[in-house]
Amino acid sequence: MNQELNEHVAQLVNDCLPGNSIDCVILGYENQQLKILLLQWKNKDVWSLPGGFILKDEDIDQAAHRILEERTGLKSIFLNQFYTFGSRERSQMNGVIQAKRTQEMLRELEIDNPSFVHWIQGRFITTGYFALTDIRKTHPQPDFLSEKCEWKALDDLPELILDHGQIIEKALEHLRIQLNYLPIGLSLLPEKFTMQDIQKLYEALLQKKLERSNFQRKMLSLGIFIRLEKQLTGAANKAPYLYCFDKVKYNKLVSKGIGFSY
Amino acid sequence: MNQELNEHVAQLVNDCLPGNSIDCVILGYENQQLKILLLQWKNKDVWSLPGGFILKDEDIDQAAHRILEERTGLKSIFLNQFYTFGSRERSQMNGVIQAKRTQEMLRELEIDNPSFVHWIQGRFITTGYFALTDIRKTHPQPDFLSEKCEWKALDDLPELILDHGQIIEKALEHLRIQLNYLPIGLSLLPEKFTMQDIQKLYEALLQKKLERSNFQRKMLSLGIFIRLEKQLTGAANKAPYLYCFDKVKYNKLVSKGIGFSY
DNA sequence: TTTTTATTGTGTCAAAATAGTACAATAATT
DNA sequence: AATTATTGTACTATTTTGACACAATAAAAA
Repeated sequence: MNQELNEHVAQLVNDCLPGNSIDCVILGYENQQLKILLLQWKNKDVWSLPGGFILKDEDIDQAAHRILEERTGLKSIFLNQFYTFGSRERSQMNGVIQAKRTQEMLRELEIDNPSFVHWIQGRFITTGYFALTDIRKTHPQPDFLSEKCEWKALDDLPELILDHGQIIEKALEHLRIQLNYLPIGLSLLPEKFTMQDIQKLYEALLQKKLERSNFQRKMLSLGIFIRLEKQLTGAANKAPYLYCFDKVKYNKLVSKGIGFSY
Repeated sequence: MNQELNEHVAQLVNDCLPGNSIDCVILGYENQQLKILLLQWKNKDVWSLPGGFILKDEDIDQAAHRILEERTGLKSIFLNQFYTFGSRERSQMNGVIQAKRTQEMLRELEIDNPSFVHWIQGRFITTGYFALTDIRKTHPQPDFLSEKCEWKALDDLPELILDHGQIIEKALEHLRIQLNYLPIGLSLLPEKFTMQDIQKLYEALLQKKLERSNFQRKMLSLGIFIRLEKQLTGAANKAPYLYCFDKVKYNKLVSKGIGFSY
């Protein structure tokens, strides 16, 4: 019996709201691919979103930040609440299988605190938060419950617990809608980037090709970029300019919104 | 001591999830005004959104529909989840006042079931749903807890409990954003309407004047309307055409979305 | 009957935005 | 010096938008 772990989970039952949880959909962008931050359970080939529980005297927004940091090491991330999942079946997706899997996990982790076992097997309503971040700036660390904490390509996801696949889908849906009235990119791109970089990002998010010269014109016309030096990559072609965001103008634009269509 | 009421609330504690609630923002449109459906507490000049609690084996979406019907008589309404409010202070807005008010209400309603009193005074996380509806088609009925169930003009709201004012604000924010990619109106307008009717609705939602002829051109170009007979109102001016929605084309457009800007 | 009134349907026209294409410039290779 | 791939920008045609004009018209007033 794992003493430390059993004490930890006993505390969860004591300090957290029963029946409510938080799950975070953290998206990043690397090698022209959208990726998502997932945790692998110890000794299991099963993955989940970084999630957790809400302390009894904690705002749910605070809880989301704390949970993300505790489980992945990421902090100071702008999290955006997008939906609350409260279907009766979400805790028992695919019938018995989920309950069985939970029991297996508890056994393997040697958790047998009875009040926790009862608590965790009850119904949970989870609130989803999402964030966009630059993968190169993050150094995800798995927590003590997890084997790994890794970026996984969105188009090649591993097996996920519960309804986490649907939660990811819903987050992406919200993100695509947001693209129409917010210029995103500041949080997903590195400090300096080319217009091709940002175009590839939009293409990945919208899942369609955009016309290069028109995209550039439209982007630059937002007036939120500062042109820097050229990027000499060593390729046999004209070198593109690097840009960075003009954060003052960027924030001004975000606060008033844009009517953008592709 | 009110026996019936005390039995009812005892059942709530027994059958519902602790700490979770639902609140509905039901918007309607009448006399060129946006209105919202509110309940007045018995013997109190205090109003609240129609809200309630989630049964232990009920999806939250189901719960929203059930609660709305139980508290206002409205059914078959398309409800849209928009946000979950989980700040620590929402149950104790303005400090002691809220707790005091709750106690007063319980006393006046002669509710003294101790487990309920404890339950209701705890922290609640509430999920907001909103809907648009045609006021003329509704016949709101107050439930046994309420004195009245009435449509109130949005720009002249009575005093509301808890953070219900903020919940309404957030719902309107979501609605205005939705206007950019969904054609609203099918649910808010009567069967037949003039272009002026729909323009006034948009003006109320967006809180700004729109140019008449350009608005009509843009609306009609969506191709989701069927032109009907003229509306002879008896006014000393040219009679406008009536329109109705072409529901097939309307649904087709909703599912693909529009990039609309005003 | 004629005139007046308010509002509608439609047209115009300039300005702005968009889509599609073209092409010279250019960093590195051959 | 020629070749290659990609960039920055220009050009044009088309569509969309904003602002306004105006005849048509249902009913009231004269």
